[in-house]
Amino acid sequence: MTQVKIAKYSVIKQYICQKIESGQWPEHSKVPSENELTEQFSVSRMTARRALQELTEQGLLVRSQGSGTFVATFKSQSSLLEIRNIADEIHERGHEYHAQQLDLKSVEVNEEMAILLSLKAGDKAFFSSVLHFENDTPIQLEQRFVNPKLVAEYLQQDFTEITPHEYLSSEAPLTEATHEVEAILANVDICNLLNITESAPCLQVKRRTWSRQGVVSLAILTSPGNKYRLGSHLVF
Amino acid sequence: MTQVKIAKYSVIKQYICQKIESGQWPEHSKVPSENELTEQFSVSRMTARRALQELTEQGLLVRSQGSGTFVATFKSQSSLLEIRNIADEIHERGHEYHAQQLDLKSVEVNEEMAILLSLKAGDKAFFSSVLHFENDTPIQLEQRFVNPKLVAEYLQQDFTEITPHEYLSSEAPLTEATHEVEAILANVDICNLLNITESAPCLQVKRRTWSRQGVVSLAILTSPGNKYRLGSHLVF
DNA sequence: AAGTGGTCTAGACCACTTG
DNA sequence: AAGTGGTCTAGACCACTTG
Repeated sequence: MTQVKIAKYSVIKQYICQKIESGQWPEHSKVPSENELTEQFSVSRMTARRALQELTEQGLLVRSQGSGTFVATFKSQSSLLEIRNIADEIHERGHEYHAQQLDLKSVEVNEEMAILLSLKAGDKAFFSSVLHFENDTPIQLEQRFVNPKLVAEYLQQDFTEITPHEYLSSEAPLTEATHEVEAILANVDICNLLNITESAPCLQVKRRTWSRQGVVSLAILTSPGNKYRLGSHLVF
Repeated sequence: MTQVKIAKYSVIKQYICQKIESGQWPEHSKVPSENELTEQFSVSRMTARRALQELTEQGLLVRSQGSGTFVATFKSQSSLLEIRNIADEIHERGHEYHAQQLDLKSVEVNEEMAILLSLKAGDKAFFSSVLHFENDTPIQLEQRFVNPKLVAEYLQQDFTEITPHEYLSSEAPLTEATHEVEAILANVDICNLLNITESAPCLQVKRRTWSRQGVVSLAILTSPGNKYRLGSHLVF
């Protein structure tokens, strides 16, 4: 049996993630200092520091010279610059992911949708509706129209096992995407799904994706404004 | 005159950035190894390593154990989500632009703001509040905290004549920025300024900007959700 | 075999915040 | 004054890729 070597800083990161995830270390609570971790895990300060530093970069912790390191306020964040698999993002935050498949069918596209998907009005497209959960909290409703010419077996998938993004990436690799980001009030049905009141603002991303062969899908991603945000880091 | 201490790893980062930017080190070219930088800059390997590591996280470099560190391929990443001058955007839509300057003063920064601007709590920072109009409709409230060490004459400007972004671009050219995008409900004062009801969702962008010398400003941009959206076009 | 990056140690000095 | 995080050193052993 092969023994996989786990880096020490990684063990410490997992320890801290687990404490935060389980709620033992709530938001704003102080986490052990570099010196305390050094002693507790019998590592050098540089190693303890690396664990704290990486979690800070990931947004789980906030550090302040002289006063200490604290658990950050929890808000899910995803990037505007790359298209990530939401399940991966959630796992990276040290949280549980699961999905609920609300719908998966063939629909006739209206004129607008036809244009967006490069189809003719009245053509069939595939449609999926999936609700993504972070630790049992609904975090994003994904409604997606898919070009059936490029992804013929879309309806045969189980999107509680694999995310639509993951599946599409394997079938029709992403070459291009556009985003439109808006703040909206969602309708009653969506609010109920997301477990928010009707007056709660939502962040809505409309994303069109292309692969070499053409338009693959149009996704409408709706998230509660108080639980989700988008981020980007640009270097010029 | 106070001498600002520049960290050694930061000097090395700037050196590498400059080489890439100027085209002396093109895409895929090999950059100096940790050991070479160690010698060249008379630092320990850990310090040279930190410079390479951070640039790798920023996506400028790619590392491969055993073979070396290389200049990454630029996806259109910098041009994807570029930072535009709102006055230009509005003019390009064929509309009239004007601005109202609501506030322009020096403020004491609290702890959070101090961290974000690389200042000490209690230090002074400059603050501006400007309301941007598109054809007499308020389209964005810009509240901005500015590092006074880098932009000494900020308070002497007239932001109905030049946007803060335009002015800062000329004084401290942009090298880096981060964004956080959220859907929020704004407070009464902001709703009144934006001429919307209190239940109207707003798109809020928090943008931190850097120039070579460090953090330049933190801008909080709030726009009515029904009148403003963000877009991006990614090519992979 | 020589060079690369990945991890790690046991120290050090510093600036900063807190009691 | 004691504790915190920020930077830095001069070593070490390792896994990996290359000539």
